[in-house]
Amino acid sequence: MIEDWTLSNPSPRTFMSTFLSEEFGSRSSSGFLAGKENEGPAVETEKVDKVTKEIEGEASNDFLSESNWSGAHKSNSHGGLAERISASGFNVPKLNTARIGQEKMPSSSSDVRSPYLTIPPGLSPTSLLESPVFLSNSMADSKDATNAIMFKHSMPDSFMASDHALPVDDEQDGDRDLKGEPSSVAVGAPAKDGYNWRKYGQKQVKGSEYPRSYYKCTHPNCQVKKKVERSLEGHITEIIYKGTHNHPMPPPNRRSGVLLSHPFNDPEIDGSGQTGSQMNSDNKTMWTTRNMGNEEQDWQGDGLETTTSAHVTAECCDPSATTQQTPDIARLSSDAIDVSSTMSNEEDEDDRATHGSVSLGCDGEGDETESKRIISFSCFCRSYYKCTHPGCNVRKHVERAAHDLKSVITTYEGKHNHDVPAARNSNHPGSIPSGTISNTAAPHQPHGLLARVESTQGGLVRLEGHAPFSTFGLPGTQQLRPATSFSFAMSQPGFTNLAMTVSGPLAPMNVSVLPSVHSYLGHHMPVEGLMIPKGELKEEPMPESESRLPVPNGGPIYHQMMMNGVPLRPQL
DNA sequence: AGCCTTTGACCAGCG
DNA sequence: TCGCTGGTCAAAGGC
Ligand SMILES: [Zn+2]
Repeated sequence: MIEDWTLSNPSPRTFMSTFLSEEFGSRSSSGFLAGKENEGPAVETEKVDKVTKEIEGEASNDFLSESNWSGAHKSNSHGGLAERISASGFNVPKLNTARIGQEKMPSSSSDVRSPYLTIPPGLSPTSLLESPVFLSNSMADSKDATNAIMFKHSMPDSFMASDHALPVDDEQDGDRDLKGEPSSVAVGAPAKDGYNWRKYGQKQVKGSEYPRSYYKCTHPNCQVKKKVERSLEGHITEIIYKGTHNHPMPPPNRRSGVLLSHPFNDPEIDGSGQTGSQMNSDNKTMWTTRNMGNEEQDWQGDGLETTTSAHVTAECCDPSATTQQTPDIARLSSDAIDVSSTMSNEEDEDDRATHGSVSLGCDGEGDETESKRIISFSCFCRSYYKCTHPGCNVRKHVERAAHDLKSVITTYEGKHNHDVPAARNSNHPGSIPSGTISNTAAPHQPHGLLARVESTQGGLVRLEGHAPFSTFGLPGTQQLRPATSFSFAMSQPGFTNLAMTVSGPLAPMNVSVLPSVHSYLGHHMPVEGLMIPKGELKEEPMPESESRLPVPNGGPIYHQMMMNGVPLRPQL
């Protein structure tokens, strides 16, 4: 949907890379959690079977720390995690991610599910494309596991790579990523979350479909551990972090395979880096799951690097409840918290402060039903746009990706009931079919859209009126990037396909998308075959089965992430 | 040589 | 005490 609001200058790279770039590991708190009530569009992901986050011990984690979460309140989600946490005394949060794609979501669930698909700010496109899993709000409520929808895609790293990308860590994953063999990657490869991990054990846990791998941080004197469950396909179904790193994220040295720039690179993003997890002063161990990446694939190409996205859904439970909860329950609980991004340790304080908004779905009561909620995390202001076409109620909002200032997440709500207006920009004459989102580098103006940008934070840009995204460039942001545009198509049930277009020096990519909707509907069939030649936009046919996506509020929502240096800030 | 993964064995907690 | 389960150890092997 180029529609009126085609955005300009989305740099392809940023697009994907940034999305996920804010890793949990290194950066904390950008996570987003979608709550039942989350008004904002919820992102749905597929592929992540489940993610569990357990935090045991004190709540002193950065992850939960005010700085990290503070942003959340302001952001999109109401009843942010922070609030809930504070309210419930979130000392020992336990988060579980719902499984994605394995089970159908109860359509009948009484919970109010957001029809929207939300992409966590912290998530980079990569995650989405690569095999990231998106959790849908809908998921949040269902107790059955598997609320989450997975979004699986495979793309060249370049696709996801970000401009500012730090050294790519391809050492471990990179190679295989380059080769484009996700499956191989998945198995046994520790996720790159910016930290170095050594696998010290693997065991098939009862009640778990997949073997659980045990990792320890290789840093001397660091006791952080994590447990990762991966599907055969290499998708991470569950990640549990224990402890907090007592050291900064290691430099991205190839050997370590750490990718600083993109914590998400690895499916197993370490939350540790995340400000979120911290060592408890009392030495209590704390398990924290930061992100779920689905795919462990890292993509590289053209010197671009991408990482898999990680999507985290967590279930927050009362600390006490947490410990008491049975494993099964934890897993099954569909309410999840999505922690999409975390700031890298290296990040400046500002970022942290601004990022993170987290809403916990759980009330901390320990009650399954109560505790589960998906939280949407949004730390930045949003710009809201409305289609100016008479009678058309389609809206969209754009917000910066928490992990990367350069990245923008655009969410579409509703479907245009009219043809695409003549492109104002000659650059893309009719090149973009309706139903697709174009993020081409060519400067587009949001035709017919009224843009309103507000920032809740000092120093943020506040704008109103028609304005192309390009106008929002942040200082220091790389708006002028290699002319790459990214096109991504996501088919939504009942909606036109969502497409992202990437143009530029990117290699053709094959994207398979499993909208969370699928899982929502009980369809887990991935949509594949999205080949996006460089700069070529394709629209993927929407599976018929998906056409039934319940859209309570009316229109479907398209979520688009763009990596274009838009300095948007979170807005409520 | 160093680091990591694999994998069977061992240990601890719990009912 | 026994059995089950989850977590960890450590030897072996690979890169
Ligand atoms: Zn560590």
